[in-house]
Amino acid sequence: MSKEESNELKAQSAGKESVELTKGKKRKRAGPQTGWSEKKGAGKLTKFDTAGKETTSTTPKEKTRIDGIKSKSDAEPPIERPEKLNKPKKPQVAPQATNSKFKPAQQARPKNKQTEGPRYSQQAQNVPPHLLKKRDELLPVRKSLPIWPQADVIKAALKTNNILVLTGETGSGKSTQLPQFLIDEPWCTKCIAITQPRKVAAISLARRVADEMGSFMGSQSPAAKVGYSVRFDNATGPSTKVKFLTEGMLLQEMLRNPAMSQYSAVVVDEVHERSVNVDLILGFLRNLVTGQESASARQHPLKVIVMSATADVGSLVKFFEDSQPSPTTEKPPGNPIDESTSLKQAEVASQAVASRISTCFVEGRQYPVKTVYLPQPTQDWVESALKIIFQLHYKEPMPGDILVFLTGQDTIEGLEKLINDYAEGMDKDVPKLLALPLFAALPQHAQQRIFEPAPFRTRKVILATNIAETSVTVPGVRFVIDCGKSKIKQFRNRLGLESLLVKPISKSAAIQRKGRAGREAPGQCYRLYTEDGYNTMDERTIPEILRCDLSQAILTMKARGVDDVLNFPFLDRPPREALEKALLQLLHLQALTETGSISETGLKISKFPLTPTLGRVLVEAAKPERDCLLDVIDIISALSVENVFLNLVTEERKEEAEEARRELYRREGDHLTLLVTVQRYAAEQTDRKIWCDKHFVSHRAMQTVMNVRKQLQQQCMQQKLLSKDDTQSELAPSEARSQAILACMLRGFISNTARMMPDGSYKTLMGNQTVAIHPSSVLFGRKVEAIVFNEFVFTGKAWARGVSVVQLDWVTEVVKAIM
DNA sequence: GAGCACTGC
Repeated sequence: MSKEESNELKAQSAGKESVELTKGKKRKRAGPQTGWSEKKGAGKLTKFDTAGKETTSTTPKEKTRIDGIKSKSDAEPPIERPEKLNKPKKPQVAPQATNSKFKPAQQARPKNKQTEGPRYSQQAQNVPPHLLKKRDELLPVRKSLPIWPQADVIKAALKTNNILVLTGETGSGKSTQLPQFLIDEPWCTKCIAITQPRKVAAISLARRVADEMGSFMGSQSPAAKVGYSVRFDNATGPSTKVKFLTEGMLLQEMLRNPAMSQYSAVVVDEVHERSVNVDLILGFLRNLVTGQESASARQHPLKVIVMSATADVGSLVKFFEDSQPSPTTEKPPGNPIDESTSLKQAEVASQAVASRISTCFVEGRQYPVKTVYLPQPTQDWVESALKIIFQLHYKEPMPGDILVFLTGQDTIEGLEKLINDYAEGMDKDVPKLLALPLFAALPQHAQQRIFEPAPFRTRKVILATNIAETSVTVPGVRFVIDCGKSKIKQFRNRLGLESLLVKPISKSAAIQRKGRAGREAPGQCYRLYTEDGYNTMDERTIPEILRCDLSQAILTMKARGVDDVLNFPFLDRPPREALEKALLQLLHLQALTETGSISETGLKISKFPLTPTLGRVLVEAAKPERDCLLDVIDIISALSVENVFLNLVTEERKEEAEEARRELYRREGDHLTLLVTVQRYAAEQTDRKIWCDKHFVSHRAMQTVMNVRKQLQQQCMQQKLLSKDDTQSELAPSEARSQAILACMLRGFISNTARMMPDGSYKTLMGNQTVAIHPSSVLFGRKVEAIVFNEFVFTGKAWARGVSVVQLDWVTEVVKAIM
């Protein structure tokens, strides 16, 4: 085993997160061998550092070209911006800054400030020595990060401007260092929020920053300065100054506290991944900083830092700039706008003028990766991948694992089998090959295998979906094989149907995949397409907001007081048709009134971590005439996890499972079946794991179900839909109650209903689409009058999943009522 | 008698 390998292993076993998280890097850059990688979380940076030290000869000349802050206006660098344009300043020393650290430092900036230790060192009075020791050990690592020398420039920029767009390639250290740069700034009297697209990233970053600051984490101590907040896990305390949180969490907070008065700064990280949530957050923040929304009585204006790995700074800057007076056309005070507006608006305007935008670029660290294209395009990339795997295996010295990007479980399992077959015929003196599948549906313990060391003289071949593009970092990879395709979910407005299609990836995704080969050493990337093929790819992956059902996003906007959603500041504006479709759906759900404003019901729905349809079902179940809320919570909890029932492979096991689950199945359909399953699981007092094994139910899924259930019950109590006196029934529901439950489902899923045609097929009531009951349903093959279903998916054929029997006259009744 | 990329509240 090489030094690097053993370091990697040490890091893996020492780090608490065995899955290393990275940022998605979608970058517009077709240039020569560059890629991006970033170490995050405890263990990873250490590993990088160790590896770097021990392999300095092989490390490429540190690419530390760093562009400093660039002001939008060359003639007027941000640092020299006249103070008068800013909001009236509070005294330089913040109220709680009784500590000496605040005093002179902000005024006079010594030239070589970055060589000093962190200023918060004086604060560490009640901190145990081991934390301080760790902090001091980590300081040199921090100082070696490309972003470190930029600290003063960044601080100066944010002193003058309220918005900073920071593009940092991976490995620059931006996610960990930026909050530490800002924490002692005079304007930073409250907390700094840093958003992440994934939970694991939020948690591991928080751990890392706590270590670097010599602080406790979250709830460990009331003195903890660093914390995180993700669903089901809130680790923040009264002194938390740096808080990592998932995008969804920040969005929830934005609904509860629209002015964001608990924060001095919001850092939006990984913006290039462009989740729907990020798009909403950016829109809300833009409204907030430009004073279009209620201008709050803040001490200091909210600082917004947008961080991205992409090069398209331009669109981000333009996004924030558009609403602001441009620097060149700035009007002197007393201009017509100011005169005709109220005093408050004038204040807002002056704040807007001050909210100019700084930009900053920090280069990352990455080893070079050689790209090899196919000379001719191919249809059969499984075959091509197989050939290249064995070529590499014979030709390239060990160590060096191979990562193959494929589209899904089926192709992965197919290639896995082929590799194993061919590997059997290899010469005895050739090292062995170990094929390891990696996709999200794989059980956790099977996923863990990619982190385990390969046996002696064995090369790992990891066959992965795009889970390995951003969410999981596979150690030891020197070779990447990229099929150039991925499955993409697309929402079709006209049909209200989503489909999962195999499509070519974008250039930025291809670059991202390639970068996976250059994280630990120089690498190679084999693209199973031609160079022309690459050139015809889209530059960027289409943002999620342009290809998903918008009803939840729009309800969130309405709940935050955005009345005119058609004119919401979208980074990418969805087509009008998609917006209108979503508005109509919300109207059908009675989440909106006829005039388009949010209703009482809509407000309730928006507070639940559910789609509007499921939220509507929940609200319906709380009505006295329905009176089945606890049952419906159980069902919805089960619907919000992937698969409660294990997917069996062999015929034999399938039959075994059918038999074992028979006592759970209900003839009314999948919803009542799920209810019984949750009830039985919850009632199991001895060993739930054994119960799951016995019934071929996923224990992991059921644990999540129980978490969701608890959360929904709590939220229902907060919203007064449920009282403490309501008791959970442990008995399967009566006939009458079953009917009530299905009536509630129907209220939310009225557009997902179908009736049987004379030929035995099903057609939807709204849209007249043919659908078939999915084979995973307990109703598969049954012929009933009418059905209600949760999902309408197209995979070769239109399928209804999550299906229950309903009476046709109920359906027509509800349809009539809302149309 | 079919199949399901990936997040997240």
